[in-house]
Amino acid sequence: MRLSAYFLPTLKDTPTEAQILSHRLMLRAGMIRQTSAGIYAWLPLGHRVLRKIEQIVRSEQDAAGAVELLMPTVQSAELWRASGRYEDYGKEMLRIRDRHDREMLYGPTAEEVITDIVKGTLKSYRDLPRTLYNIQWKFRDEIRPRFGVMRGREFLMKDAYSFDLDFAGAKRAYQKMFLAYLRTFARMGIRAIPMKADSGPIGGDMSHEFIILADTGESAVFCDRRWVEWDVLASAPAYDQDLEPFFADATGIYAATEEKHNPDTCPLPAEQLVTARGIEVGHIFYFGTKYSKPLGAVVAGPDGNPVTLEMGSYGIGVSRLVAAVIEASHDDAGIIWPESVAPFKVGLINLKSGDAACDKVCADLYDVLRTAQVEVLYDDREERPGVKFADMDLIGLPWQLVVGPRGLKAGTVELKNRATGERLELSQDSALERLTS
RNA sequence: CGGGGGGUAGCUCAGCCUGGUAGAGCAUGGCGUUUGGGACGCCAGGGCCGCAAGUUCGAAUCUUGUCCCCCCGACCA
Repeated sequence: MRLSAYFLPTLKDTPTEAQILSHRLMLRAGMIRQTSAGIYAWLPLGHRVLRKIEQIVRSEQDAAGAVELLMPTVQSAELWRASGRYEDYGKEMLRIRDRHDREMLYGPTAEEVITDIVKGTLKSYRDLPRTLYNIQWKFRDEIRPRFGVMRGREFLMKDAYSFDLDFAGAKRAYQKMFLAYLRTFARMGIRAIPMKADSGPIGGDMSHEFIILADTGESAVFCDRRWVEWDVLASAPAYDQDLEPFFADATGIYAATEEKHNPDTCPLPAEQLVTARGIEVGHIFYFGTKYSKPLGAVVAGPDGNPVTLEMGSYGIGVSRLVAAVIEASHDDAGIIWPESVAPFKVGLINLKSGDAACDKVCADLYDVLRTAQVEVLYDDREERPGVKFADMDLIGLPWQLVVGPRGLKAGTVELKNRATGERLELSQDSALERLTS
């Protein structure tokens, strides 16, 4: 993409409404624009990151055997009356009336809808187990939205729902998602720690929050130092293996949110305890027959008798993750994207647009990179070098390929690693080789 | 929802107390000088001072109402 033809409204000043770092950086990097309190438009750069994160979530859900579908944002109040949550959910639910004065709502979650879909379709124990998921916009009318997309009212969420015949099956489904979550977050370059959690208004009794450590996190968390050092992907089993030992190991390492942590009964010696702040990026629940029972979701069991489905639900805050990754990865100059979620892999900087030699070399590099399927943002604007460097650092692409008259005289281009700051003077070919290998 | 702060140019803000021709910096357009880490000079464009009513000869400024935004608290993927 040529920057001169892109839409990247970066800001030099920090808009006053933004308080936390990720919000400021997202606004300054031209990723989002607020349209109402807690509601945001995703500008091209932010949209690319959102899609990258969504795709990682999707591919790991698929790998774990979950099946994707897409449910509506607007739901009928009728279903929620049946589960008893229409009243329980209170003012956090955005209620709408259609032209016939029917009561509708903008879905804050989808347990009712999915259960209703499934109940006429999963008929026999032979149809189980099943885990279905969708990635869809949700709306919760928070009393006070804040922190940008970290705590918006409208947010993109992956929500999965498991259906099993019995507790043993439900537990296995739960463990699969537990593993899928650890893998998903690790693939985004962040470390999410599963912590025992309250089940909240959604209900249930087996529940973990996945929390990433960041200085600007919303709540205090406490965990065993081992969590910070553990390479999850190295020790993780495959999804079709027995997950019980891994699950037992992982849940055996201490980790607790502020509400669950008691300094007096904490089993860890002080030097082993990490005290930090955390951001919740995922939450998994087992809740048994809470929705299947009132909504009548039953299948025929092996003996022919009806069995009420055992369910769990599993959420990941996709849009929140964009901000969470930034909270976990930035410096004074701006964002530092992990390569897996970066909007582009390479920023190609032409230090002297209009200079024949610079233009030619940049055009060549740009073509080669694109042909090699490397995502590249080419800053071909007629701006001063300082502006280009500052913008590129701000938007945080993992690699900067800098082409200027000084280097070309010596036959080199400069390759800068955004994360480490390391700069290498290389020939065009060896720079390309590093970026395309 | 309780408590606090705020809406003036695209962005950051001054002006309001004490009513009298609407300002600065940055950004934008033009010209010139610059050109490896957010350049400099000159010129130009850009505003229903959130909206409505009131007080007044006269309102960005005072009064009332209303909408919106931000912060603190309870609530949360």
